[in-house]
Amino acid sequence: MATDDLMTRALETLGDDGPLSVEAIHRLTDLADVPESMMINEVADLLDISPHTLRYYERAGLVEVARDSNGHRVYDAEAVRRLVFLTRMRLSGMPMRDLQHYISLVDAGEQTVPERLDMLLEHRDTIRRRIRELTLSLAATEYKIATYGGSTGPDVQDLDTATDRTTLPHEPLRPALRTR
Amino acid sequence: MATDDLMTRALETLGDDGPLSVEAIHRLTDLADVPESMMINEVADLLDISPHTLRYYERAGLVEVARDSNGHRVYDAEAVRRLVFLTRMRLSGMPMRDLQHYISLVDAGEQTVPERLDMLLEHRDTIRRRIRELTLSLAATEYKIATYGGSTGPDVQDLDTATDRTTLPHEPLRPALRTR
DNA sequence: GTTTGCGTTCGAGCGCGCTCGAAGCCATAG
DNA sequence: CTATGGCTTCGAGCGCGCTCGAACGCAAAC
Repeated sequence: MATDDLMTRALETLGDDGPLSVEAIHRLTDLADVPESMMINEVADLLDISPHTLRYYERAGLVEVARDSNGHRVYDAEAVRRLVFLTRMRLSGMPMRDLQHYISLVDAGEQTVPERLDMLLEHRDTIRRRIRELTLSLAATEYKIATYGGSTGPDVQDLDTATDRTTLPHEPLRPALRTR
Repeated sequence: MATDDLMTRALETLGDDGPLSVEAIHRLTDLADVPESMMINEVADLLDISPHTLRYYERAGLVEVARDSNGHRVYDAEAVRRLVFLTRMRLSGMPMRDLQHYISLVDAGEQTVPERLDMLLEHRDTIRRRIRELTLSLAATEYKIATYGGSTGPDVQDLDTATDRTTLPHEPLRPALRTR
């Protein structure tokens, strides 16, 4: 099953840290057990977004949702799968307008696949760029934590302002652990 | 020199890809050559933000900037270093209000160091979480690109909507290269 | 039959982080 | 002596992505 491969890769990539990855992998992999149809609150719980946002996405033209006899929304499996995709793209920073364009391509048929692929490739590069930025910021932040936590010197100002050059000379060397 | 260590770590972490990391490392390491004083456009160029934004940060209380005889802003080395820090924190997603709080702590003196440290630790965790999210989204996007680009099957719907289940059965297997 | 509760539509409002425009000052260039 | 250009202050506006409130409908519980 393909999702197994993906989950494996994701787990390898991420390590075993934290509840968020578990939750996210859940969302990545649990597409198999999407029910026939769901009501708005179930979908909201599944995707961890508000019913308001789901209605907003529908208004924005990202997904069509049927109604039951009471006028209540009934999300079929296709709609849910699309929303999983949309939610993931939103989470990774793709703007609403791009999503709208992408969906319009999807609805336009197979001949738009090349353009969709282009969008995905571009988005992939955007994510990579963002990860690199964040990795850099993480390194800088960890460095600053390390200097704050223990052996500091004149180098501290390299990563901070001058007035922030706190040396804490009498505190014991406190390495940067404390995962919160 | 401590920045050398940092640069080394950053380079190791990131690999050699792309102009952005070079540019960013430049900003990480080039704190040594900060001039005595700079005018607003020089600082804006250095940090790759607009003069508007620099004035905005000053209005927000994040940094104090002196004026010359013409009333023009003169950024001393300390202000520039602080702005480097602030810009990096903004880039990694720290909200303005947190930055304002952090700066108020800095200005309050050394006894606020523990709280500053707490903020940094929390921010570090936020960055890590975000990186994990993005890594997951990246894997999903790459998987989708792979299925779009070549051998597809019923599994495609695992990562997409049902109407988007484009199989392209007659196209040659086109692996996901094209780095754009 | 009324109340409770959860859904509906629609448009307005909000929080964030800029971004811009107007009006004015000053200095150097032509 | 103008004119040009770049800075200043101030407040207003904007783009994004929600988020909310008002007014209403239906249905099961009491």
